[in-house]
Amino acid sequence: MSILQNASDVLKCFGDDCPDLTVTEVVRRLGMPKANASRLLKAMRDAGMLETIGKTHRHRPGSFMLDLAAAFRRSSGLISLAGDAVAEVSNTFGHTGYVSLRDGREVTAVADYQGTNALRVVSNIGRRLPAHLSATGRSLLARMKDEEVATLYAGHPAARDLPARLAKVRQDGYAFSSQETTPGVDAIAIAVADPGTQETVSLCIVYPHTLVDAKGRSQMIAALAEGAARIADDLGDTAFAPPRV
Amino acid sequence: MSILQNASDVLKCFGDDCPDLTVTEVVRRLGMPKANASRLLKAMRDAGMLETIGKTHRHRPGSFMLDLAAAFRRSSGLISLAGDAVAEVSNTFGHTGYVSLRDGREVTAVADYQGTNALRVVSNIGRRLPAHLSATGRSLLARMKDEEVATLYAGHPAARDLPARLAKVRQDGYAFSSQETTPGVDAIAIAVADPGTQETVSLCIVYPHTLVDAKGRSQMIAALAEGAARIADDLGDTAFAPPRV
DNA sequence: ATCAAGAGTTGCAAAAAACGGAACACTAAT
DNA sequence: ATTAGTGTTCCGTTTTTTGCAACTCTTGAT
Repeated sequence: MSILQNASDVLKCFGDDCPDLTVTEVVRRLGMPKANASRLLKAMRDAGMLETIGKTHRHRPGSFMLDLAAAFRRSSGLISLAGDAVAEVSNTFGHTGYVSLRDGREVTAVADYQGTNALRVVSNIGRRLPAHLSATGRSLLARMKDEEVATLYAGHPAARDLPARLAKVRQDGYAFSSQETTPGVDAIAIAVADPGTQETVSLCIVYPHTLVDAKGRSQMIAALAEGAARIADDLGDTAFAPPRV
Repeated sequence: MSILQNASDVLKCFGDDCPDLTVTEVVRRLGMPKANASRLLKAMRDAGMLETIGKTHRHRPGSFMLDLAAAFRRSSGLISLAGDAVAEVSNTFGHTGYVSLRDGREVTAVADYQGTNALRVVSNIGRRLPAHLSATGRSLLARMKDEEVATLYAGHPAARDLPARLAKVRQDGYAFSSQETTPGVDAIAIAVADPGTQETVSLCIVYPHTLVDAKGRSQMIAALAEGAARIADDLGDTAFAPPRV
């Protein structure tokens, strides 16, 4: 087992709600010998991948890791385009918007745009959500073939309902969730792909359920769809299907 | 030389305006044998630290690296508080705001808040700036002892002017720059520290030069100072000195 | 003051890597 | 067909990494 894999595993610990790590925490989470964990963290510190918080034994990602997220966004033209489109919709309607991508059965936000309304959904970037339980996730799953989804969710309790839900997303041209992940919060999501790089991202708007009626929702779907359609057109995403009006 | 150090060096390449890397680019930048670079990138791919873009040979940071930036922010109470304060000022005045920290002679933004004005400075998160050439950087340097600054800038051309400039920042209680890094853009920055963790961050507002007169500037300084003072008070940052009114 | 428990660090020999060099594919352009 | 540019694979050698156990340091209870 390469030390890179171990270092990677340590970094991944930060992914799930874990703001900092100690030697023993690493031992518990990854089940490696204590001596090993100690030396691993030291090596990662020396390399700048980790830094200690103050003078304690708690570790967090090194500060240069901050730049990586930015580099990731820059590396993908699709993400930039999607970000611009979402920002526009977010500013028009005052609600918070996201750009997300799927990683296995989870989705992560790669960019967020805070709404301007007094009552708005506070963005929670970096939080991973189950793909099948969010509008964003379903919009992305709906872009996969049914067989691929079946393989991905083999043995998963959600495997039964999923095909029908995704079929609806494909038919509507957008994914919708009402108070599903968070009480009082609705979400609209539309996915676009870049045939050149095989990437797929989801454009998503989240808003307080009580603040938007059916008409407002249609307007936002239309605005989001327009942005997505422009991107699909630019990149040649022929599989993109705009919502029916 | 540990492979972690090499991996770290590869990741750091993404820091400076480099959105993706190939084997030969790594060879050129880090001067390592080609065979080595090839195996290093492969190992990093296997560990998930890198991923290829589409089916090309270009590499970018692995998608889970996105979570690290979020974890970093979560790990620091100071950054969260500073973010809230900057967001408030940003929303009030409509100008873009940042929270930044210093790393050697450079500063990086860890969080950004897009302004809402039609004419606003577009945030450029992840871009590293020379500390001595930005308001943000000088606000942070001003919190260091003069000897520390002298050590940090030993042999640097800026070492001569810096003490005087920092003295002014300390006296004013805020740092200011007018069209320094970017033509047409002014910036106001105030630094706060957490005595518990020894961290120091800078709260910064950037705005189009032509849009704000002396009065508006005073208002923003006051608003930023109020947010900073609240944080300093909460955390017991006794060295914090609010601007004179 | 003493002891015990928990956390973190350090020798040691065995095992598993990473290393540099050179040869080998593959592609694109001349 | 040739050349230049890129990326991968195969050697033996050198260097890390690993797991174990012993060791330090702090904390808190007796």
